[in-house]
Amino acid sequence: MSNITNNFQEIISHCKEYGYIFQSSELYDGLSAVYDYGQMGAQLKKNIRDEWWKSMTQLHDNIVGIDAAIFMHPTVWKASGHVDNFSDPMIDNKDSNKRYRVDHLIEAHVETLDKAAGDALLAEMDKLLAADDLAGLKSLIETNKIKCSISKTCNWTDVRQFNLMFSTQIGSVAEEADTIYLRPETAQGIFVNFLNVQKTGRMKIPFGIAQTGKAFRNEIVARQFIFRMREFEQMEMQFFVRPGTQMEWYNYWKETRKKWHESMGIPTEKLRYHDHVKLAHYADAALDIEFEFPFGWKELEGIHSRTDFDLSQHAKYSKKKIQYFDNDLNAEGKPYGNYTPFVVETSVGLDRLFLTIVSLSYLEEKWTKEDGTEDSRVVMKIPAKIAPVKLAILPLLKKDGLPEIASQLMNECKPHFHCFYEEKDAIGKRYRRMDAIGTPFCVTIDHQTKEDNTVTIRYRDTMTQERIPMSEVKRLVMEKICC
RNA sequence: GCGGAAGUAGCUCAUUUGGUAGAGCGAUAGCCUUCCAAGCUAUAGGUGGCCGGUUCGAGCCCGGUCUUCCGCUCCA
Repeated sequence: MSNITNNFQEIISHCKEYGYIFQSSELYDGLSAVYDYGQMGAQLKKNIRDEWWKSMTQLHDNIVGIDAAIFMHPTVWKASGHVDNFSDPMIDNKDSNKRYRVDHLIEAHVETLDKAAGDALLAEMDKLLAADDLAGLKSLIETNKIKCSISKTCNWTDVRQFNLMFSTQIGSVAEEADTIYLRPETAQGIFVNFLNVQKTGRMKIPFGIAQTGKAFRNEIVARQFIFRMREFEQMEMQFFVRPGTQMEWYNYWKETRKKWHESMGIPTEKLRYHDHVKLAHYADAALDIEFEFPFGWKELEGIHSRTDFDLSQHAKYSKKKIQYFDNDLNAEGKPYGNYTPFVVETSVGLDRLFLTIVSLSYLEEKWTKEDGTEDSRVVMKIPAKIAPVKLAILPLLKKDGLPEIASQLMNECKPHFHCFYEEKDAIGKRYRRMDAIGTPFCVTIDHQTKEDNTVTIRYRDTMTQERIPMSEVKRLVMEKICC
C-alpha cells in the first residue's frame, strides 16, 4: 500500500516537473483543489477530449455535439432539483466534531417526543428552513436541548449553509434575484436545447447530444490531486430514446463506453462496473465504470438512465411542451405518436480520464546493460494517438549540416502532427527527456543520412530502433498515430 | 470540517542544544562527442510557504495562516 501511495506521489511530481499539471495560482501558495494544465497537459487533455468527441459525433450518425454556456437561467437549477437537493444546512458538534444535517438532527430528536410536541417542532423547523433562518435553526436546537449522539452535549457551532453550487451575480434577470449559478453539471445545457437541436437537426429518435465543458462544485472536501476538483471538465452525452426502450440502450451504452475506454489503452482488468444500489431521484438505473486508481477503485464514468425526469421538469417549469412526435409504427401498425423521450446519459470526467491515462502510462524501468551496469529510465507510455508530442527530430550532432536536414524534416512533418526539435546534449540524454514527456517516436539524423537519405527511428516503448528512408517518416508516424 | 505527516534552489535532500544556507542531479551558454542520462568550462536560481511573537540574534523555539498527501467525514 505504501508503495502505491509513493507511486502516486511520484506521478504527481512528474506531472509538475514536465509541464503536465501545476497547482492553480501556485505563485500565491495555491488555491485548494484547483489545478492548471501546463504545456504538455493541455495538449494531452485536448487529445483525449478530441478522441471522445470523434467517437461520439463523427462515428455515430445519430449523435451531434453542442457547446452550451456555463451560465444558465436560475430556474434551470430549480427544475433540475439542484437548488433543493444540492444544498443543506449543516451544524457541527464542537466536542465530538461530528457534523449533522440540521433537518436530520431535529427529526431524530422528534422521534423521542410525543406526537403533539414532535409535530409542533417539525412545523417550526420547516418554517425556519423555508425562511433560510440559520440563526433561528440554531436557537431551535439549543432551546430544545438537542444533544449530539456521540458527545451527549449541546456545544454546537453556528448553522452553516452548504450549497455545492457556486453563485455569482449577473446584470439583468427578470424574475428571482440576480443570483445565477455556475453549472454543477453540463447535462442541463443539453436538456434545455433538446427541442432546438431536434428540430433544426431534424433528429429522429433514438439520437444523442454530446457536449464537453467545465462544471463547478463547491466540494467541502476536494482532494486526491485532480480526481476531485472544484472546477472540472465533463464529457457528457444524453441519448434520447422511446419510453420503454431505455434499458436496452442503457445496456448498449454500458458495453460501448467500456469498450471505448479499452480502446484508449486501459486494460480490461483495471475497469469494472459498479451498480448503484441507492438511485438518485431522477434515475431508474445507474452504474459507474470504475478504474483502479493508485488510491483504489473510483468512478471514471457514470451511465444513468434518467427517465423523462429532466425534460418533464423543464416542461413544467418553463410551461412549454417538450415532446417528440414518433412516426415509427408500433405493433398495431400505428405511429407511436407524441411522448416525452427517456434519456440515457453517459458522463465521463475528463480530468479523471487524464489521471487514468497518466497513472497507467507512468513507469520507472530498470535493466542491466550488456556491460553489466545498471540503467534506468522514467517513461510515460502514453498511447501514440493521444501523446502530446508525436515525434522528436534530433540531429546527432549540431554541425556538419545535420541540423539543416533535420529542419527540412521538421517542415515536412509539423503540419501533420506535433513535432519537437532538439539538438542539445548527447543523443541518449535527449531520448530520456522524450521518454519522460511521453514522445512515442524519435528520429535521428546522422552522417549516413547525408549519403543515402535514411534516418534511424527509435521507439519509446521498446527502445529499439530501425533505419528507414527519411521520406517514409511522415507516413510511418501518421500510420501509428491513427490506430 | 476533525486528526496525522509535510513545506529549505526546477527536483531529491543537508545544515543536530538558535549565530545572517550547502551538495548532488537538473537548467542555461559554450567545448568535446557517430545512437540510450554519467567528459570539460562557465553562468543563473533561495527575503528557508506566508504573517506575527520570543531573543542581542530564528530555517531551527512559540502562535496563527496557506497548501499538499494520508485517515475519518462528505460526495442528491
